[in-house]
Amino acid sequence: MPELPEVETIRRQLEKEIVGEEISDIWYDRAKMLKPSPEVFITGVKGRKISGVKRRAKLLIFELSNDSSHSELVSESKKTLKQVQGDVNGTSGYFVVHLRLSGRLLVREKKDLADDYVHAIFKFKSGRELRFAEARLFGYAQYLESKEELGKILDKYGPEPLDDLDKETFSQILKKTRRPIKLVLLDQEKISGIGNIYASEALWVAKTNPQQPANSLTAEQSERLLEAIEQVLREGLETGGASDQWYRNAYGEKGSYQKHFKVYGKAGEPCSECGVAIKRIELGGRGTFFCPKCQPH
DNA sequence: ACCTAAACCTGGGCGC
DNA sequence: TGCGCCCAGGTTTAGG
Repeated sequence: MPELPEVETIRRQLEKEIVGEEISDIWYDRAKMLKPSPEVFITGVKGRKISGVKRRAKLLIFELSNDSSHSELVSESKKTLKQVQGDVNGTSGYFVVHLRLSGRLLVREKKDLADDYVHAIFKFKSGRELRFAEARLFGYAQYLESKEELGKILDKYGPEPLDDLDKETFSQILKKTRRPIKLVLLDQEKISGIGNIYASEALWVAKTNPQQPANSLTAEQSERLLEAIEQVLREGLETGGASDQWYRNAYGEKGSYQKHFKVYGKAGEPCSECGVAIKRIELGGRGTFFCPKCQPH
């Protein structure tokens, strides 16, 4: 489900709602969802405050800080160690969350009704909680004790299409491979944050065939495609993301970008531009939708 | 470097 | 109702 616009929508809401909250307890019933292990995760996170919520690619990054009640719980030697490892701004540890295909992060009050598919709950001292729901159990939360450990994970990702990616960089990336353009858009090491929906939609806007070898795009095509990517991601953000099936924001609400789909999931339906039936093919094992007339090979 | 298939899992939709 | 099948927003790994 969640690609850049969906993850960023959740990030903005979490930043507003839970920065400053202190994690007093963690409940879970799926050990695999807390990495490297529930024990390490809980030891690292419990008693700390959330000092920031960031995003890189489709990953949410929760920054943790120590506070007095946590310090009382640990030994003097351990406290000193933590202080040495902490950043200048007091950050000491992180956890990242990947929602994969069906993950949800929901901000709730303890007394609120139960949500479906919840497998972990971060309980805050204030009485509020962050519920991690996952229908397919692919998503995870991972504790990272230092900036270096976090860096090892983040360094693998390619540039952010709405921040880091200028047309020269983009065209250089495309020139390096003759793989189908859609697979390059999906490759997180090349460009981060684009998934199956926005790749299909951007290619339709740019009138480019998903199978075209990346290194065969003209300068004009490459420029048009980057603009299309920025356009569909911004539109996704403005409409609160795409709730094709599982996606909900941090308040449990659907987004509405699915109402703007031009090709995704529309096999057999007429293209809004030319009326020709949208086609579905497989590329890299993923469903791929395009208009054979507007996006000729 | 590239490709494919399978794996990780559950659940919704559809045809019969 | 129920069963079998296909499909699903992501990523990793094994094997060719």
